[in-house]
Amino acid sequence: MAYFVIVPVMLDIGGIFSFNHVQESFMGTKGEGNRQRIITAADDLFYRRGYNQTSFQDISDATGIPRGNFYYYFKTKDEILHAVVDGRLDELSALLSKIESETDNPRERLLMFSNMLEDNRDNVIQSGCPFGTLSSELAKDDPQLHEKSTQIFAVLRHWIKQQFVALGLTNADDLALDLLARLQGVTVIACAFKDVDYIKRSHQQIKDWINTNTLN
Amino acid sequence: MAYFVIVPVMLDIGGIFSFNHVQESFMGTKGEGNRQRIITAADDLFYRRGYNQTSFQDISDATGIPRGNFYYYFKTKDEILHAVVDGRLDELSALLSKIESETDNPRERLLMFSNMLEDNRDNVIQSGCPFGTLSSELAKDDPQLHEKSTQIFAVLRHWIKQQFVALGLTNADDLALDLLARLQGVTVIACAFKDVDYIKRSHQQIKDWINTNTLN
DNA sequence: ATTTTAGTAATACGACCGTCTGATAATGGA
DNA sequence: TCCATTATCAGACGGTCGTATTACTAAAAT
Repeated sequence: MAYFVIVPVMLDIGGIFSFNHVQESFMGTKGEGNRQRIITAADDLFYRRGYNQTSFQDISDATGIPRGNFYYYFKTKDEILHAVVDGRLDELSALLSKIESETDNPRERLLMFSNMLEDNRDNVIQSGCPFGTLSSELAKDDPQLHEKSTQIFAVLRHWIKQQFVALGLTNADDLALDLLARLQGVTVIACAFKDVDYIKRSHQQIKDWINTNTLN
Repeated sequence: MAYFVIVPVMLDIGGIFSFNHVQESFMGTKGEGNRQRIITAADDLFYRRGYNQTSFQDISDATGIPRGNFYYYFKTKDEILHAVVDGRLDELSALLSKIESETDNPRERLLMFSNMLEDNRDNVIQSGCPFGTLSSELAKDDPQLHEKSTQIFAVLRHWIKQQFVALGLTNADDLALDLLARLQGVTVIACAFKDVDYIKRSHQQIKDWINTNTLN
């Protein structure tokens, strides 16, 4: 029942993933700087206002780059989204690599990962989870865009699963989905009620859940 | 830290809520029929495509009512959203009343309520939760619209809490939020991965959770 | 020195947006 | 019958959308 086909290739050895398929014609050139500025601004706006509610004009205003120039860097708005998602994938990979470098203990890794929730709680209250809200929004748009946004969840799912696998758990994939679902549920409810305290309480519950599922 | 102020008045006695504040000038008239058709079509489109991605033209196409007529029934698009949310609140109240009429046992009530997840699983896979996705979308728009959408969660929260209260649980409100969060988390992940089986599995987990929290 | 390319700036394009208007048709009580 | 109310209709309004094209500058390559 696998719906999406494109799954990012993951190099678990060394924990280094790479999704930043920068067009080589832009490598190291001056234009690459502007391209990156567009991506950075779009990333922020897509998160805070949503993909569909962000116009080229908004990005233009945020960067100072004339709206007409965007076509030079990206043929369509879709392409900007792809670049933004690739950027988020890179950031995520860097974060996961950092976690992996700090401890070999899967339980501690999962706990560190779960801290993402509380570290970003102010943003979560305002705009929800950057991965979850994007996925939910794009589910109602073009299936291709939704598929792209789901790559982020696919990476997280795989990484979390690997931690459970390392602990010898047979239902590692189910547990990975459960952890993701818990995090998503908390963000949706906390954002809906603008309730910071609920994040704190739930984060503790999630840490407890991780501990009970990893201590054997 | 309560952020939103407007809380719907709930008449728990008899389990009958009422949010359908129909403008009396429309009561029983012919125009009320068209008004309702607009709301019904908008409700469906807001769910499947999102609020911002639904245009007056879309609603016009779906109903056959000329776009220009909408101003007669609703001054702004916001008003349509309000009417749609009120409609959903009425439907929800009817559902909860039905559950209340079928059993006095809070545990059974909560279990019946949780069936909503599986009953709508096909829609959930495609478009997510109609309450959750609306809330997440509008969190990035006007705060007033978001507040309106949150009324639905507020009703659910209150009703679920009452079931736990009836069981003598002191942390009833926390449990209510937890149940809502679980449901939301499942829908987000299931929709992201287009995974029907995950809904089935998670629904069973949720029912188990309800049982362990209500059997004393 | 000349040609090619990378990048900038400004703007035109058609389509569509939510909103609003003015005119008309139907309705029903006086 | 008259008239006010209720309802319907087509279309214009200014604005913004994503997209596309043009003309231009500057640097690099030949």
